[in-house]
Amino acid sequence: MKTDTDPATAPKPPTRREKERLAHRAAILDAAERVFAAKGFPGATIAEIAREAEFAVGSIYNFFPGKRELAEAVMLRIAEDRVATVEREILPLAAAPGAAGLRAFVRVWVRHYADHGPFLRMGMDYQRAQGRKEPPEALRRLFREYRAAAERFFAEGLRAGLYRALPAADLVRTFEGLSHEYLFEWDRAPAESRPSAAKLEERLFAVLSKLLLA
Amino acid sequence: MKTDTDPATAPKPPTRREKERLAHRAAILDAAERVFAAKGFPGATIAEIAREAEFAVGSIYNFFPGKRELAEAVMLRIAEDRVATVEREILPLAAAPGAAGLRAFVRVWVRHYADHGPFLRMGMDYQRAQGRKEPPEALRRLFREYRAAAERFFAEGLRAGLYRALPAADLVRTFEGLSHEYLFEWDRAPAESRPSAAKLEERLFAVLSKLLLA
DNA sequence: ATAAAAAGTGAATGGCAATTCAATTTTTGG
DNA sequence: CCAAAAATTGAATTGCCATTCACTTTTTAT
Repeated sequence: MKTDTDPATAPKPPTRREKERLAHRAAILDAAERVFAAKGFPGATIAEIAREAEFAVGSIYNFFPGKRELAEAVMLRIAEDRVATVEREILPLAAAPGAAGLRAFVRVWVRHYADHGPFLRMGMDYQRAQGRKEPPEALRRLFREYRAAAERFFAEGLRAGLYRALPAADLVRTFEGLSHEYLFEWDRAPAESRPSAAKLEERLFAVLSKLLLA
Repeated sequence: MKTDTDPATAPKPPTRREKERLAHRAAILDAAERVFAAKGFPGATIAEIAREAEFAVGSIYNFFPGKRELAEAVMLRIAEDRVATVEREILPLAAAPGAAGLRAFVRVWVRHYADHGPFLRMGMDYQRAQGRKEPPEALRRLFREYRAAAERFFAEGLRAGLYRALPAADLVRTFEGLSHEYLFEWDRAPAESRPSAAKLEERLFAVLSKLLLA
C-alpha cells in the first residue's frame, strides 16, 4: 500500500462545501434537540423538526437515515460534550484540597442539565419506541467512559482522604442519584417557583458535602 | 335529605354482575401492565393488550375511554398500592429502635420495583406521547401522599435521633435518589448477572445506613 | 461555459394502529 | 319464556406521520 499520497488517509483539508454540510447538520441537530425536548420522541415529527431547522422534510434524510438515528445523533453529541467536560474540567481537580473538586462536579452537572435537561428527560425512551434495539455502540462507549471518569475522580479523592470510606462505585452512585433527584425536581417545578441554577447548585452541594465528605 | 334508604348512598351490595365487571377490568389492567412494561407506551398496541387479556379490541373501550386513560389506570393502581403499603408497613416503624424502619423501607421499595419496575421505567412518558397534559389529579394526589408519608417517616426518625441532622426533605431525596439509582441499575442489568432481590436490598441498605444513620 | 454531481425540495405513498359502531351474544327482571 | 339492557365482538374507518422519489436548484470540475 502506498501511504504517501493515499487520499483516504490524507490529513484533512475541510473544503467550504464540507464545512457547510457540517453546519447544516449541526443546525438540524439543534432543531431536533429542541423539538424532541418539547414533544418527546414519539410526539416529535420530522415535519416539525424540518420546519424548525428551515429545511425541507426530504433534506433531513440527506443527513440522517431516519428519526431514530437523528435522536441518537443528538444524544451522541450531548454525551460527547459531557465526557469531554468531565475529563477536561473535573478530573484534574479530583484530589484538589477541600471540596473544590466536588463543587466543580456539581457545577458541571447543573450546567449540563440546564442546557440539556428536557432532552435528557426524554432519555433513552426513544429505544422502546419500536424495536427494542440496543443503543448504538458509540453511545454505550461514551456512557462507559463517563462512568469510568467519575469513578476515577472519586477514587483519587478517596486516596487523598477527602471522602467518607465507601467504595468509589458507591460514591458515584450517591452523587448521581442525588443529582438526578434534585435536577428532576428542579425542572419539573413550574418556572415561576424554580430557583436559579446557582441556588440549586448551592443546595445540592450542601447535601452532597454532608453526605460524602470525610 | 332522607339518609335511611337513599339508594344513592346505600351501603353497597355488589352484585355478581358488578363483581364480574371489576374482575374483567382488573384482568385488562394486568394485561396492560405487562404489555406496557414490555413495549413502552408508544410501542404497546390496544390490539396486543386485548389479545393478552383475551378480550376483543372493542371491549377494552367499554372499560377505558382510550389508551392514555388505560395507562393512567395502571399507574393509579400501582400508586395506590405503594401509598397503602408505606402507610401500613413503614410509617409505624418510623421511630423503631436501630435501623429497623429504614430496612423495612428499603425492603418495600425493592419489592415494589421487582413487581412493577419495568412498567415504572416506562414511567410518566405516556404523558409526552401526545398532548402534554398533566397527569390526572388522582395520580398527583397519590404522589403527594406518598411524599408526605415518607417525610413524616424521616421526621419522626430524626426526632428519635436516628438520622444524621439534615432536613427531613433532604433525607427523603437521598433515600429516593439512591434507591432509584440502584434499582435502575439493577433492572437494566442482563438477567444472568443480576443479583437477587435480597442481595440488592442488602447492598442498598448498607450504603443508605452509612450515609443516613446518625 | 457546460455537463455531471451534490443538495435541496415537498407532494404523494404506505403502513400502522387508535377508535368507532353495527351486529351478535349474554344477562337481567318480570 | 320474553323483551330490554348490558357486554362483547372485530371489521371498517380514520388520521397520522415516517419515508420515498421525481424534480429543481446549486455547486463543482473540466
